[in-house]
Amino acid sequence: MTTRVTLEHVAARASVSRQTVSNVINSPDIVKAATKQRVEQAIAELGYRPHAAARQLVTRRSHVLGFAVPPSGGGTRYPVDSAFLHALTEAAQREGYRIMLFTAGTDAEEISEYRHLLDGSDLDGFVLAHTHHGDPRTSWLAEHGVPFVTFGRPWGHPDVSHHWVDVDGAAGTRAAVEHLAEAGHVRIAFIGWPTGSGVGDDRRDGWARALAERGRTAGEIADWQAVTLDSVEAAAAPVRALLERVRPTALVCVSDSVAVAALRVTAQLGADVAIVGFDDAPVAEPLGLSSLRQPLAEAAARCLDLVLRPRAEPHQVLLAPALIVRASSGTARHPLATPSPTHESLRTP
Amino acid sequence: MTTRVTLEHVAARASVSRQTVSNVINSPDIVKAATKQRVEQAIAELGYRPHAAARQLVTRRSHVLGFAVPPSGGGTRYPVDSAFLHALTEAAQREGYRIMLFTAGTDAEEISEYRHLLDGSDLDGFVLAHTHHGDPRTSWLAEHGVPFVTFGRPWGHPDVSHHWVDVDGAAGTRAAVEHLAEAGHVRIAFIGWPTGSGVGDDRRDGWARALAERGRTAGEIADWQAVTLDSVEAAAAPVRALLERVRPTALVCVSDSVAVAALRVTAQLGADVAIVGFDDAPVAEPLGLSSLRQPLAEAAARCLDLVLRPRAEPHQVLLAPALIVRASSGTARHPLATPSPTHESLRTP
DNA sequence: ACCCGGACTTGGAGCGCTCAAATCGATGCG
DNA sequence: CGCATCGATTTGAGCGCTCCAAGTCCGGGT
Repeated sequence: MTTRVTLEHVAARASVSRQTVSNVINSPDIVKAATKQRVEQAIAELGYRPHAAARQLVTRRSHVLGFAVPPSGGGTRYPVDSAFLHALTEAAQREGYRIMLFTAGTDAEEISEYRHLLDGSDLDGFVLAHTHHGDPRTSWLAEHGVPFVTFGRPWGHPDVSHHWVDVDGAAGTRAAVEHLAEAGHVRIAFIGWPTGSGVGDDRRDGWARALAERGRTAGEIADWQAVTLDSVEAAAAPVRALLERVRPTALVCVSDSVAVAALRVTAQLGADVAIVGFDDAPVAEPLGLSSLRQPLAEAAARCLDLVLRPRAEPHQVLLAPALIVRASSGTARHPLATPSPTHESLRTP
Repeated sequence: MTTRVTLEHVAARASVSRQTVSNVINSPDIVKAATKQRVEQAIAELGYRPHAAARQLVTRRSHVLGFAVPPSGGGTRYPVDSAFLHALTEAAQREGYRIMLFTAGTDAEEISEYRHLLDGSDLDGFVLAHTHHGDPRTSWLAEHGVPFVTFGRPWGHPDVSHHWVDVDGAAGTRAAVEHLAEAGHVRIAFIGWPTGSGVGDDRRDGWARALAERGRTAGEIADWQAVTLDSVEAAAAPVRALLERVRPTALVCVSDSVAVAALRVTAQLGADVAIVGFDDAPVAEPLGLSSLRQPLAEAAARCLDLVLRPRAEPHQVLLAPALIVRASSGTARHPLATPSPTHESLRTP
């Protein structure tokens, strides 16, 4: 076990004091250029690397951010989360930060973990992924002056003000409608989730407003939609009913699960209906399903920026998803009966 | 900003010395019961929590394990990885450890990150997820005496000996064959990846041996298979060719991507072929695809055990996947044309 | 020649904890 | 009764770093 290289060693080698070496690392601009270079050379020669714990002990900052992952039981939203987490890790690393993972079954447990992580490990902040109605976590963090940002809006609490980053669902469905309208579609229906979920309502609104702008009456808009739970099985019947009742030529779906159901039903009926899903789940590509892809890398970078750079005022960032056009809304319909194209085209609304 | 509660505060409150409090926490059995209780009460009253960095500074252990996530570009294996990571986080937390994430584009970069994390943050060990031929990471870690375990065998290096945990692909495909044979199938074909990938070869072997045990000749076994790259598009043609050449009544697929292609092709041809995939990707459930599910929670727990509890000899753990039977290999065939059943049956080989 | 101020550098103190060694009683035994 | 023994607890030192207050150096104004 070779002994650790410390500041002192570097200082001796460069014939300067401990503190000067520290300055070269932490505030390079206050050190004279010649000295700085000598120190840097010594650092390189000795392979010196500062010891995070020692620094943390005095500065109380760890350069680590916490991210809670849901317990392994749940979650159809895995794919989105995991891509976000990857992007977040990359963005953090680029800025000299790390992501530390933890889990909690309930909000209360999660808050208790915050305590531990804050007191025991001096975490510099948190990124929260699943905000929900009446979320006690954000208020706890705010009260305790802990920097944090949520990926997801504080639905139902427009007055709550903290940093958040989210993807603009309405802009996404609106882009879907525009894309379909360009292709000549008029009867563009929507399959959504039951009213009350922020994400679902937002996505519906985008579709509805886009239709209104195109001259559809309120009656038509109210008529051309249906709701379903978010699973392929549950969605089949509502989709079928909507198709028969409204006879749309195109369908915007609140999620890829619903879109997969729609794909299946239209294939069964032999109906020629264009379909667009949402989230660009891994299913979408192999099935040739057009879908709206969330810009997760950018979302992660913005989250990081908001949590690291303190701001007086709460900031909100809304990002537009990108429409990925595939066979399900292109010229070759019946995606289940034909191989999907090997290339995809990408549009940003 | 309220001042931090330290050992000293607790010590004063319990009228003992600093060190005694430390002993209560780290080696409770050497402290007299009465004293211990007094100290524990003081800890509770003050809400004391030890400061990890201070401890780390002297012990050189952080109670943190590193896990590398691939850069966000890649990865069809996301779903598996992410579920594993969740399970790993949970298992670690149960034992008082945390998982710290980092990324690296290349093996060399990853090794350089090991250096940083080891020198700067005293990580206690690493869990590696994507082992591959000639992997320089494992030898680097071994040479430097760093505890680690891989989730995945050191394919092609049977002599390499380190801790690893893996899922038994051969046992999985064998179980698939047994399941299909029970249902009366005899002509059970296999679609695999090109020879040379450890995982793919392993899965093929299980199928081949199970067929041999059932009296199939070497010639038949050689004949009843095809290879393809791992994507739904690429697999369509080979699947179709195999179906026409061999006319199997059942198909074991090396992955769910390939199985999805098979599902699509058989639906097009109207062929009645039972299909089993591998990995139980999110696609499988909505499509009613039977598949082999990896026991990721157990894999994570075993990885943790191996990396935390030092052992003289390298240990290897091989876990059997569970066969999830759905419509694609059940009585109701044509899964793309019918809703999948709402329940699934589970078998462990 | 002198002093002054800004740029740069230095040493001491201490973050909260654990390790090693020392201390303190209480006990056992010749 | 004295001394070694042992368990329980305390004390001193120091982990590697940054903060802070106190230097040192140098050039320019008078």
